[in-house]
Amino acid sequence: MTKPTPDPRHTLTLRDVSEASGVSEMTVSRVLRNRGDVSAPTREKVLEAARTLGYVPNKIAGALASQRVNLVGVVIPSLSNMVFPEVMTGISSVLDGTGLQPVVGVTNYLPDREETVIYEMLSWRPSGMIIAGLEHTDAARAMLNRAGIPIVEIMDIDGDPINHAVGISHRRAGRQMAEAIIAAGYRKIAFLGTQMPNDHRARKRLEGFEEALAKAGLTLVDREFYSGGSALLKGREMTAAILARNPDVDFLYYSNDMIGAGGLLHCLAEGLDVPGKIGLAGFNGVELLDGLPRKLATMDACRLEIGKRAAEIIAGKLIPAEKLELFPTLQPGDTIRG
Amino acid sequence: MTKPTPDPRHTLTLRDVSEASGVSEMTVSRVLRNRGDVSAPTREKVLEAARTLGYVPNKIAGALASQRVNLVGVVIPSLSNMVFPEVMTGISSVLDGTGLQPVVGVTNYLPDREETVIYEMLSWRPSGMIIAGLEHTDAARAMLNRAGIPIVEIMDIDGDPINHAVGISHRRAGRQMAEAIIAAGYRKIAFLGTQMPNDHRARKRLEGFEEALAKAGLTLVDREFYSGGSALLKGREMTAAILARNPDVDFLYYSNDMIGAGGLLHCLAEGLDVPGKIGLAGFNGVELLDGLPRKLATMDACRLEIGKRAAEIIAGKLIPAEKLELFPTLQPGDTIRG
DNA sequence: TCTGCTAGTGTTACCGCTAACAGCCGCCGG
DNA sequence: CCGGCGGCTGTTAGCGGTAACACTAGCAGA
Repeated sequence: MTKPTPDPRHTLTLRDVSEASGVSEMTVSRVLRNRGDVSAPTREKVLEAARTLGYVPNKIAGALASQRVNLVGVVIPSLSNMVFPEVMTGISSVLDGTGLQPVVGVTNYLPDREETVIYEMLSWRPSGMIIAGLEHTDAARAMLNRAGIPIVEIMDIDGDPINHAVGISHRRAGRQMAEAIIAAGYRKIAFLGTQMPNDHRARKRLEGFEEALAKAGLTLVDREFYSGGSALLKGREMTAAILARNPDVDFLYYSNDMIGAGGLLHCLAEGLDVPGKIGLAGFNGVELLDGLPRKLATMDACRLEIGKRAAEIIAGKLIPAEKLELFPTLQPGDTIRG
Repeated sequence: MTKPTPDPRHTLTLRDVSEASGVSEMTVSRVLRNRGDVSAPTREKVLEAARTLGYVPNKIAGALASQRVNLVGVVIPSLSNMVFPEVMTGISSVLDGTGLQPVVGVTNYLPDREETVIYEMLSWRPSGMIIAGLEHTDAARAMLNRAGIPIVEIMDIDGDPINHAVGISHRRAGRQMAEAIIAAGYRKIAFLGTQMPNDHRARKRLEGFEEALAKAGLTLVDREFYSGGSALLKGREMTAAILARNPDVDFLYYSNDMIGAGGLLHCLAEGLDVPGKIGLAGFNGVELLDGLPRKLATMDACRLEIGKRAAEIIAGKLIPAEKLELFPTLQPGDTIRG
């Protein structure tokens, strides 16, 4: 069967089911939606007819008529990140019981693309939108404002939400990590991260980090950025580069766990004394770390719970506060001396 | 701003733009869709009005009227797999130029859930569907058959497609890997994989693998399965378990790269002679492998190209053959002796 | 001058479904 | 015996757009 179905009949509509079962379209509609009173025998007849015909309702028409759409737009920067899939899991787990369905859009960290994705989604008149981050184009903010649906911005709460925000303070997260590092006695600290001007959360973490360093009279002794390629590999390479330039550096702070893991592998391969002579830390708390020879220090980003809470707000299960702050826990692992 | 927009006006429609710009709704529609002849001044007026009002078209109404929907349903088992995001990248890269938009649905490897997801998607009358795998419930197959749209089943071609299939032969992939392993002189071979009865592709690989072993008069000396948890960690644990049970095993074939990477880390930590005394191989060709201390042997699953070809078929850019087979390349890495 | 054509615009009739309301029937209490 | 009510079903009028066609003016060619 190579052709797109040599279908004899036209596409099925309520009318077809109605004729096949001998009742009005309205009654069929009621049966299929489980709404209103329909007698048991009629219900059976209709379901039988729908089943044998293989009728699939047309939600487009349904949505237009009822002015109700069971879709929730979810706008995220990337899928290859391991962090957003987990947010999605949280969202789905809550939405599953509600009849609402998530629809994902990916922006690749591009503001213009985000604007387009939001526009496209809004044009389907979803019941709500969940969007990563608080930074959007003016046009996007305007559209979201006008949409008249609940908007939940997730992951970050350092800024002004359009509607509601659920997330952690990345600035605070960076600060906390810096404080822990300083408390452990490290002094020559370097930063390794992504070259992404639009990854505002990574940026805010670094800002918070440097802020705390400054308060202790320290500054970063070096920094290194990358973009593209295997994060694990880049982590190794960047670490090698930093260590070559600064043999006396005693701590490496990575903007995410993946490059941190690469760095850790490099240090172990070089036989460096971790965490004695050199400490390392990442960010996110990804599951992958559990499998490494040594546990990288990290900070859990509350991804699952962020997804759940956001979905609960959309589903009306949560009293919506403007900002819902979650608090990540620092996991010292084996790469900060205790 | 905590309330879902205390909007003064009702939701905007074409009529609003039409009144604001002094032309008919039809002309506004033409301008906004860039269809038909509209004079430059009129076009300007309309665009200006739409922009200042902040009008977002209602695709639901548009789709109903035009009987055209620019959506392509993509049904995949999981997002946390690293393999499907790459397929998505391929799909998006092709669809981006066409006005078509992918909508993702996730099944978690559950056939019933897949059926539901397909039903939901079809009820939005998409222009095409891309679905991972060839195994579906009868009801799902029936619905897809009736839908009258192009259906592309991806990843796998060992079976009967509904419409079109784009993918690799996992059975052949398993066979090839076995042949390479045997050719390299390994004889005591064990398998480590996921406990997922519905991961048909992993199953087929194993079948092909054992088939080739049998042809050489060999059988698996041991096997180990897992489910859930950090794949990397599970890989370590399972590898430790197998090696404890069978100290003389000389090759470990993993059903995916992630557990393979865990196994590799374990072997290296134990100081085993890889690939001299023991060889390892995974499957997928994930980017992560580039960052490991040693390169795991693997087989690229052509994910990006599968996504592209599938999207091309949907977009009508590719003459649709029933089966489009792609051929993965074996990447021996450093874990099979050469 | 008239016809024919084209560019630009408006009119009409839906698309497939559902909200809202209008029947109809049988049964109850007064 | 009647009004009223609840259970069930049908009818009507859209939802907000677009296809298809109708119309108008302006201009070229006969």
